[in-house]
Amino acid sequence: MKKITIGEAARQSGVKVPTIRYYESIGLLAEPERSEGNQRSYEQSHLHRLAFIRHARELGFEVDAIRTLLTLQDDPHQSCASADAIAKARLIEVEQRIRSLTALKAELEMMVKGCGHGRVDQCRVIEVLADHGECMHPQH
Amino acid sequence: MKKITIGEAARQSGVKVPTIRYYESIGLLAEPERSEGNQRSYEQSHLHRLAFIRHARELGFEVDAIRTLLTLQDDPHQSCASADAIAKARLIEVEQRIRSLTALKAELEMMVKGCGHGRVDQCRVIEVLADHGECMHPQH
DNA sequence: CTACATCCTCTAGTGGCTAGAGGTGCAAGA
DNA sequence: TCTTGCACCTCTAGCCACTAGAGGATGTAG
Repeated sequence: MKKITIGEAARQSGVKVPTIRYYESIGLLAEPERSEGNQRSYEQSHLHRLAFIRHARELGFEVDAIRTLLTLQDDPHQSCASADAIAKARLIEVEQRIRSLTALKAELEMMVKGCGHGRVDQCRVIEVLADHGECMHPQH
Repeated sequence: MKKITIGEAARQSGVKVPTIRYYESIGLLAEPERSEGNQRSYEQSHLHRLAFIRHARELGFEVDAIRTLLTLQDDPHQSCASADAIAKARLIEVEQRIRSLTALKAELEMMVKGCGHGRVDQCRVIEVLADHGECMHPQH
Protein backbone atom coordinates (compact mmCIF):
# COMPACT_ATOMS: atom_id res chain seq x y z
CA MET A 1 0.00 0.00 0.00
CA LYS A 2 2.30 2.75 -1.16
CA LYS A 3 0.73 6.19 -1.06
CA ILE A 4 0.74 8.21 -4.25
CA THR A 5 1.20 11.94 -3.76
CA ILE A 6 -0.41 14.45 -6.08
CA GLY A 7 2.99 15.19 -7.60
CA GLU A 8 3.56 11.53 -8.33
CA ALA A 9 0.05 11.23 -9.77
CA ALA A 10 0.80 14.20 -11.99
CA ARG A 11 4.02 12.61 -13.21
CA GLN A 12 2.39 9.26 -13.94
CA SER A 13 -0.75 10.62 -15.58
CA GLY A 14 0.70 13.59 -17.40
CA VAL A 15 -1.97 15.82 -15.86
CA LYS A 16 -0.57 18.83 -14.02
CA VAL A 17 -0.92 19.17 -10.26
CA PRO A 18 -3.24 22.21 -10.26
CA THR A 19 -5.34 20.56 -12.97
CA ILE A 20 -5.79 17.45 -10.83
CA ARG A 21 -7.02 19.60 -7.97
CA TYR A 22 -9.26 21.43 -10.43
CA TYR A 23 -10.78 18.13 -11.64
CA GLU A 24 -11.47 17.21 -8.04
CA SER A 25 -13.11 20.59 -7.41
CA ILE A 26 -15.52 20.16 -10.32
CA GLY A 27 -16.31 16.59 -9.37
CA LEU A 28 -14.58 14.80 -12.24
CA LEU A 29 -12.13 13.02 -9.97
CA ALA A 30 -13.19 11.52 -6.63
CA GLU A 31 -11.68 13.05 -3.50
CA PRO A 32 -8.81 10.87 -2.33
CA GLU A 33 -7.89 9.95 1.23
CA ARG A 34 -5.74 12.44 3.09
CA SER A 35 -2.54 11.83 5.02
CA GLU A 36 -2.22 12.90 8.64
CA GLY A 37 -0.79 16.16 7.38
CA ASN A 38 -3.83 16.69 5.12
CA GLN A 39 -2.05 15.77 1.90
CA ARG A 40 -3.89 13.92 -0.86
CA SER A 41 -3.07 10.23 -1.16
CA TYR A 42 -4.16 8.56 -4.39
CA GLU A 43 -4.94 4.94 -5.33
CA GLN A 44 -4.36 3.21 -8.64
CA SER A 45 -8.03 3.75 -9.49
CA HIS A 46 -7.46 7.48 -9.45
CA LEU A 47 -4.60 7.09 -11.89
CA HIS A 48 -6.80 5.11 -14.28
CA ARG A 49 -9.43 7.81 -14.01
CA LEU A 50 -6.89 10.52 -14.73
CA ALA A 51 -5.60 8.66 -17.77
CA PHE A 52 -9.15 8.30 -19.05
CA ILE A 53 -9.87 11.99 -18.51
CA ARG A 54 -6.63 13.04 -20.11
CA HIS A 55 -7.17 10.94 -23.19
CA ALA A 56 -10.72 12.21 -23.54
CA ARG A 57 -9.58 15.84 -23.20
CA GLU A 58 -6.92 15.23 -25.84
CA LEU A 59 -9.68 14.01 -28.12
CA GLY A 60 -11.45 17.29 -27.46
CA PHE A 61 -14.36 16.01 -25.41
CA GLU A 62 -15.85 18.64 -23.13
CA VAL A 63 -15.87 18.13 -19.40
CA ASP A 64 -19.62 17.51 -19.38
CA ALA A 65 -19.24 14.79 -22.01
CA ILE A 66 -16.44 13.23 -20.00
CA ARG A 67 -18.66 13.24 -16.94
CA THR A 68 -21.21 11.20 -18.86
CA LEU A 69 -18.58 8.84 -20.26
CA LEU A 70 -17.23 8.26 -16.75
CA THR A 71 -20.63 7.32 -15.34
CA LEU A 72 -21.03 4.94 -18.28
CA GLN A 73 -17.68 3.38 -17.52
CA ASP A 74 -18.78 2.87 -13.93
CA ASP A 75 -21.81 0.83 -14.93
CA PRO A 76 -20.73 -1.61 -17.66
CA HIS A 77 -24.18 -3.16 -18.00
CA GLN A 78 -25.71 -0.02 -19.43
CA SER A 79 -26.28 0.36 -23.13
CA CYS A 80 -23.41 2.13 -24.78
CA ALA A 81 -25.72 4.15 -27.00
CA SER A 82 -24.90 7.39 -25.16
CA ALA A 83 -21.17 6.80 -25.46
CA ASP A 84 -21.64 6.10 -29.13
CA ALA A 85 -23.71 9.26 -29.57
CA ILE A 86 -21.14 11.40 -27.77
CA ALA A 87 -18.29 10.05 -29.88
CA LYS A 88 -20.28 10.48 -33.09
CA ALA A 89 -21.16 14.06 -32.21
CA ARG A 90 -17.51 14.78 -31.53
CA LEU A 91 -16.55 13.17 -34.83
CA ILE A 92 -18.96 15.42 -36.71
CA GLU A 93 -17.57 18.48 -34.91
CA VAL A 94 -14.03 17.46 -35.82
CA GLU A 95 -14.91 16.89 -39.45
CA GLN A 96 -16.59 20.28 -39.65
CA ARG A 97 -13.62 21.95 -38.01
CA ILE A 98 -11.23 20.31 -40.45
CA ARG A 99 -13.31 21.51 -43.39
CA SER A 100 -13.40 25.05 -42.09
CA LEU A 101 -9.69 25.09 -41.28
CA THR A 102 -8.89 23.76 -44.73
CA ALA A 103 -10.76 26.70 -46.25
CA LEU A 104 -8.86 29.07 -43.98
CA LYS A 105 -5.60 27.44 -44.99
CA ALA A 106 -6.34 28.09 -48.65
CA GLU A 107 -7.13 31.71 -47.96
CA LEU A 108 -4.04 32.24 -45.82
CA GLU A 109 -1.86 30.61 -48.48
CA MET A 110 -3.25 32.97 -51.06
CA MET A 111 -2.54 35.93 -48.84
CA VAL A 112 1.00 34.86 -48.07
CA LYS A 113 1.77 33.93 -51.66
CA GLY A 114 0.42 37.28 -52.88
CA CYS A 115 2.59 39.29 -50.54
CA GLY A 116 5.16 41.12 -52.64
CA HIS A 117 7.38 41.68 -49.58
CA GLY A 118 7.32 45.34 -50.32
CA ARG A 119 5.28 48.08 -48.73
CA VAL A 120 1.92 47.75 -47.02
CA ASP A 121 0.00 49.43 -49.82
CA GLN A 122 0.91 46.60 -52.16
CA CYS A 123 0.42 43.93 -49.54
CA ARG A 124 -2.10 41.28 -50.30
CA VAL A 125 -2.35 40.26 -46.66
CA ILE A 126 -3.77 43.60 -45.57
CA GLU A 127 -5.78 44.01 -48.74
CA VAL A 128 -7.59 40.69 -48.40
CA LEU A 129 -8.40 41.39 -44.78
CA ALA A 130 -9.75 44.80 -45.63
CA ASP A 131 -11.98 43.61 -48.42
CA HIS A 132 -13.70 40.32 -48.00
CA GLY A 133 -14.75 40.46 -51.65
CA GLU A 134 -11.12 39.76 -52.52
CA CYS A 135 -11.32 36.50 -50.68
CA MET A 136 -12.04 33.30 -52.54
CA HIS A 137 -14.01 31.72 -49.71
CA PRO A 138 -17.08 33.83 -49.11
CA GLN A 139 -18.79 31.04 -47.17
CA HIS A 140 -17.33 32.10 -43.89
CA MET B 1 -24.06 62.91 -43.16
CA LYS B 2 -26.37 60.22 -41.92
CA LYS B 3 -25.52 58.97 -38.46
CA ILE B 4 -24.98 55.27 -38.01
CA THR B 5 -26.19 53.86 -34.71
CA ILE B 6 -24.45 50.95 -33.06
CA GLY B 7 -27.33 48.66 -34.01
CA GLU B 8 -27.04 49.68 -37.66
CA ALA B 9 -23.28 49.18 -37.52
CA ALA B 10 -23.87 45.72 -36.08
CA ARG B 11 -26.30 44.88 -38.87
CA GLN B 12 -23.97 46.10 -41.59
CA SER B 13 -20.78 44.60 -40.22
CA GLY B 14 -22.09 41.36 -38.82
CA VAL B 15 -20.42 42.11 -35.48
CA LYS B 16 -22.80 42.03 -32.52
CA VAL B 17 -23.57 45.18 -30.58
CA PRO B 18 -21.90 44.17 -27.29
CA THR B 19 -18.88 42.97 -29.25
CA ILE B 20 -18.53 46.36 -30.93
CA ARG B 21 -18.55 48.04 -27.54
CA TYR B 22 -16.03 45.46 -26.34
CA TYR B 23 -13.71 46.23 -29.27
CA GLU B 24 -13.92 49.89 -28.36
CA SER B 25 -13.13 49.14 -24.72
CA ILE B 26 -9.96 47.24 -25.62
CA GLY B 27 -8.88 49.90 -28.09
CA LEU B 28 -9.40 47.95 -31.32
CA LEU B 29 -12.04 50.34 -32.60
CA ALA B 30 -11.75 54.10 -32.22
CA GLU B 31 -14.32 55.82 -30.02
CA PRO B 32 -16.99 57.35 -32.24
CA GLU B 33 -18.71 60.69 -31.80
CA ARG B 34 -21.72 60.75 -29.50
CA SER B 35 -25.19 62.14 -30.11
CA GLU B 36 -26.70 64.70 -27.77
CA GLY B 37 -28.20 61.84 -25.85
CA ASN B 38 -24.80 60.12 -25.51
CA GLN B 39 -25.41 57.49 -28.15
CA ARG B 40 -22.59 56.31 -30.39
CA SER B 41 -22.64 57.65 -33.93
CA TYR B 42 -20.39 55.85 -36.40
CA GLU B 43 -18.78 56.90 -39.69
CA GLN B 44 -18.07 54.76 -42.73
CA SER B 45 -14.46 54.39 -41.60
CA HIS B 46 -15.65 52.57 -38.49
CA LEU B 47 -17.58 50.14 -40.65
CA HIS B 48 -14.48 49.40 -42.73
CA ARG B 49 -12.55 48.83 -39.54
CA LEU B 50 -15.20 46.48 -38.22
CA ALA B 51 -15.22 44.51 -41.46
CA PHE B 52 -11.44 44.17 -41.28
CA ILE B 53 -11.57 43.02 -37.68
CA ARG B 54 -14.36 40.58 -38.35
CA HIS B 55 -12.60 39.02 -41.29
CA ALA B 56 -9.37 38.73 -39.33
CA ARG B 57 -11.17 37.10 -36.39
CA GLU B 58 -12.82 34.65 -38.76
CA LEU B 59 -9.37 33.74 -39.99
CA GLY B 60 -8.46 33.06 -36.38
CA PHE B 61 -6.06 35.94 -35.81
CA GLU B 62 -5.75 36.92 -32.17
CA VAL B 63 -6.72 40.37 -31.03
CA ASP B 64 -3.08 41.34 -30.52
CA ALA B 65 -2.21 40.30 -34.06
CA ILE B 66 -5.16 42.29 -35.36
CA ARG B 67 -3.96 45.32 -33.44
CA THR B 68 -0.63 45.06 -35.28
CA LEU B 69 -2.32 44.50 -38.64
CA LEU B 70 -4.48 47.58 -38.07
CA THR B 71 -1.53 49.84 -37.31
CA LEU B 72 0.11 48.50 -40.48
CA GLN B 73 -2.98 49.33 -42.47
CA ASP B 74 -2.90 52.86 -41.10
CA ASP B 75 0.60 53.49 -42.38
CA PRO B 76 0.80 52.09 -45.93
CA HIS B 77 4.42 53.13 -46.41
CA GLN B 78 5.72 50.67 -43.86
CA SER B 79 7.23 47.40 -44.95
CA CYS B 80 4.71 44.63 -44.90
CA ALA B 81 7.14 42.15 -43.40
CA SER B 82 5.27 42.05 -40.09
CA ALA B 83 1.96 41.43 -41.79
CA ASP B 84 3.58 38.67 -43.78
CA ALA B 85 5.09 37.14 -40.66
CA ILE B 86 1.78 37.24 -38.80
CA ALA B 87 -0.05 35.58 -41.66
CA LYS B 88 2.65 32.94 -42.07
CA ALA B 89 2.61 32.14 -38.35
CA ARG B 90 -1.15 31.77 -38.49
CA LEU B 91 -0.82 29.50 -41.54
CA ILE B 92 1.57 27.23 -39.68
CA GLU B 93 -0.78 27.09 -36.70
CA VAL B 94 -3.67 26.17 -38.97
CA GLU B 95 -1.68 23.46 -40.73
CA GLN B 96 -0.65 21.97 -37.41
CA ARG B 97 -4.20 22.06 -36.15
CA ILE B 98 -5.46 20.31 -39.28
CA ARG B 99 -2.88 17.56 -38.87
CA SER B 100 -3.78 17.01 -35.26
CA LEU B 101 -7.51 17.05 -35.96
CA THR B 102 -7.03 14.56 -38.79
CA ALA B 103 -5.35 12.17 -36.36
CA LEU B 104 -8.21 12.68 -33.91
CA LYS B 105 -10.70 12.02 -36.67
CA ALA B 106 -9.08 8.68 -37.43
CA GLU B 107 -9.16 7.69 -33.80
CA LEU B 108 -12.78 8.74 -33.34
CA GLU B 109 -13.78 6.85 -36.47
CA MET B 110 -12.13 3.74 -35.13
CA MET B 111 -13.97 4.12 -31.86
CA VAL B 112 -17.33 4.67 -33.46
CA LYS B 113 -16.88 1.88 -35.98
CA GLY B 114 -15.83 -0.51 -33.23
CA CYS B 115 -18.89 0.16 -31.13
CA GLY B 116 -21.02 -2.97 -31.17
CA HIS B 117 -24.09 -1.00 -30.04
CA GLY B 118 -24.43 -3.35 -27.17
CA ARG B 119 -23.45 -2.94 -23.56
CA VAL B 120 -20.74 -0.70 -22.19
CA ASP B 121 -18.42 -3.57 -21.34
CA GLN B 122 -18.12 -4.41 -25.04
CA CYS B 123 -17.93 -0.80 -26.09
CA ARG B 124 -14.88 0.25 -27.97
CA VAL B 125 -15.51 3.93 -27.26
CA ILE B 126 -15.06 3.53 -23.53
CA GLU B 127 -12.33 0.96 -23.94
CA VAL B 128 -10.15 3.13 -26.12
CA LEU B 129 -10.54 6.07 -23.80
CA ALA B 130 -9.61 3.96 -20.81
CA ASP B 131 -6.50 2.50 -22.39
CA HIS B 132 -4.44 4.73 -24.56
CA GLY B 133 -2.42 1.69 -25.65
CA GLU B 134 -5.47 0.63 -27.66
CA CYS B 135 -5.24 3.78 -29.64
CA MET B 136 -3.47 3.81 -32.98
CA HIS B 137 -2.16 7.33 -32.60
CA PRO B 138 0.22 7.39 -29.68
CA GLN B 139 1.76 10.68 -30.76
CA HIS B 140 -0.74 12.77 -28.84
C1' DC C 1 -48.49 61.12 -24.76
C1' DT C 2 -47.62 56.58 -24.70
C1' DA C 3 -45.54 52.41 -26.12
C1' DC C 4 -41.67 50.14 -27.22
C1' DA C 5 -37.35 49.31 -29.42
C1' DT C 6 -32.86 50.69 -28.89
C1' DC C 7 -29.39 52.64 -26.49
C1' DC C 8 -26.32 53.52 -22.19
C1' DT C 9 -23.00 51.72 -18.22
C1' DC C 10 -21.65 48.35 -15.16
C1' DT C 11 -20.85 43.86 -13.24
C1' DA C 12 -20.47 39.06 -13.53
C1' DG C 13 -20.25 34.70 -16.00
C1' DT C 14 -18.42 31.31 -19.65
C1' DG C 15 -14.61 26.98 -20.16
C1' DG C 16 -10.70 24.94 -18.75
C1' DC C 17 -7.45 25.81 -16.80
C1' DT C 18 -2.97 28.70 -14.90
C1' DA C 19 -0.46 31.84 -11.74
C1' DG C 20 0.60 33.58 -7.46
C1' DA C 21 0.26 34.65 -2.40
C1' DG C 22 0.89 33.03 1.99
C1' DG C 23 1.31 29.25 4.78
C1' DT C 24 2.21 23.93 6.28
C1' DG C 25 4.35 19.11 5.85
C1' DC C 26 8.08 16.17 5.23
C1' DA C 27 12.55 13.89 4.14
C1' DA C 28 17.54 14.34 4.00
C1' DG C 29 21.86 16.23 5.27
C1' DA C 30 25.03 18.85 8.89
C1' DT D 1 18.24 18.40 16.54
C1' DC D 2 18.09 21.75 13.40
C1' DT D 3 17.75 23.52 9.05
C1' DT D 4 17.28 23.64 4.26
C1' DG D 5 14.41 23.26 0.58
C1' DC D 6 11.02 21.10 -2.06
C1' DA D 7 6.35 19.64 -2.32
C1' DC D 8 2.12 20.26 -0.54
C1' DC D 9 -2.16 23.04 1.19
C1' DT D 10 -6.12 26.75 0.37
C1' DC D 11 -7.75 30.71 -1.69
C1' DT D 12 -8.18 34.34 -4.98
C1' DA D 13 -7.49 36.31 -9.33
C1' DG D 14 -6.30 36.13 -14.17
C1' DC D 15 -6.41 34.34 -19.05
C1' DC D 16 -9.19 34.88 -23.87
C1' DA D 17 -12.84 36.84 -26.44
C1' DC D 18 -16.66 37.53 -25.67
C1' DT D 19 -21.91 37.03 -23.68
C1' DA D 20 -25.73 37.86 -20.42
C1' DG D 21 -28.30 40.57 -17.54
C1' DA D 22 -29.61 44.47 -14.41
C1' DG D 23 -31.28 48.92 -14.21
C1' DG D 24 -31.92 53.03 -16.35
C1' DA D 25 -31.95 56.74 -20.41
C1' DT D 26 -33.10 57.94 -25.25
C1' DG D 27 -35.39 58.05 -29.58
C1' DT D 28 -39.25 57.28 -32.66
C1' DA D 29 -43.91 55.90 -34.45
C1' DG D 30 -48.63 56.21 -33.84
